[in-house]
Amino acid sequence: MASAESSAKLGGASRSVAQARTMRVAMELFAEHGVSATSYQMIADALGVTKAAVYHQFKTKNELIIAVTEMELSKLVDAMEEAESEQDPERAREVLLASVIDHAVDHREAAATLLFDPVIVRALSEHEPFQRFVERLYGTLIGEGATPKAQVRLAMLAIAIGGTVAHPLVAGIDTETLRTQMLDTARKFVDLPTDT
Amino acid sequence: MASAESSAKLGGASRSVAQARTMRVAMELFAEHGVSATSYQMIADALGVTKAAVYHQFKTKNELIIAVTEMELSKLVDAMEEAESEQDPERAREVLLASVIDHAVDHREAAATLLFDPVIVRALSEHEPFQRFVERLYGTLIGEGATPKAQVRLAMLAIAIGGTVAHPLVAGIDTETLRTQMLDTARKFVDLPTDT
DNA sequence: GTCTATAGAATGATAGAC
DNA sequence: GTCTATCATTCTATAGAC
Repeated sequence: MASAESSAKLGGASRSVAQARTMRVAMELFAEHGVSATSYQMIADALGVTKAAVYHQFKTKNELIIAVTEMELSKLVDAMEEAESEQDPERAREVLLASVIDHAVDHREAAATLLFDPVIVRALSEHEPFQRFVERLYGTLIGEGATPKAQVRLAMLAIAIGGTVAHPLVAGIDTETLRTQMLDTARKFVDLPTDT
Repeated sequence: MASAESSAKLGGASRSVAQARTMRVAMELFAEHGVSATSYQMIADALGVTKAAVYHQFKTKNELIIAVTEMELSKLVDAMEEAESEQDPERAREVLLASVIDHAVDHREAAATLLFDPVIVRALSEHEPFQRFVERLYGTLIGEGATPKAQVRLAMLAIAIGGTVAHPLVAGIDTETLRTQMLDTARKFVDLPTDT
């Protein structure tokens, strides 16, 4: 299975059904309240079990946070590898950009949490497999010239994709319109031709 | 004083010196750890006083959060009014955009917290004066045509400005370069001429 | 894998002295 | 404006039974 392989590459262990369900519910609560405002009790309540049952699946909160982050990042692993196999760097950027936007739009709630929650941001910068993955991702999107100008553009792009999908202004906009408009606007950032 | 007037327009009360110091310290901790991960104890420790002293200044945590948010938003009030007094809407967008980016770059830590922290986001959407202000701000930036396309663009712009300044990728980039590059890239969003 | 029960620390918040 | 002291509640985490 692709996602199992992907997980392995981020250092993730294989998960039981109960664990997977816990991770999904935890991610929803993280997105709504923020990571540190989400307690084991809240997760247990949402699952309909007791705190102790959740602790049986993830021994510490940090372990749970790593698992959830890894689950979300692994959704991009396949897209990354597909892009990296392209010969033309510009084509690689194009493929990856479209995938990243697809994922962001399809998981509107999760995207902003992954990018902005202080706890997740810390985990991302301290957990080595995550660091390497994010570097690969940015490397493909930014291409060769890592000038300050390109870096600022990439930062704006990453943030704009992840944050926009959760923004109140677009809450009423349907998925397809959002996807199309974001892709078009985002292409400007990476110097790809646009429709406008 | 301009900032006192501005505060008043957002519904803010006048603050004592001790209160102002508490708000500044609180904002720093909010930015580092997130709002809900920041306790009165942490704020008291950073100030070198006891919890009770902080409670004397702000009776509840919610009151403190509102005060801090109001303090940050009020920094944009003058810029908003200056922009609104412009005859030409395009010129108004131009002036406001430059001010917003200036403020974001000058308060790198605060910007992302204001836009993304779940607790602040909730406060922003539930506290009426904040709602009205944000609507005015977006209204000036978006101009007349509030089409889905324009809305997506505006959301991406708002997010990109607020989030970029705090992004790890630009941590090593000096303020002036960041300001210049962001402004240039951001102008594309609002259909203003760019240098590129 | 789930439960009850509990330990120990930290939380938001208050009362009253100085 | 700051302090000590305290309250009820919640938190992360563990032990042991089913």
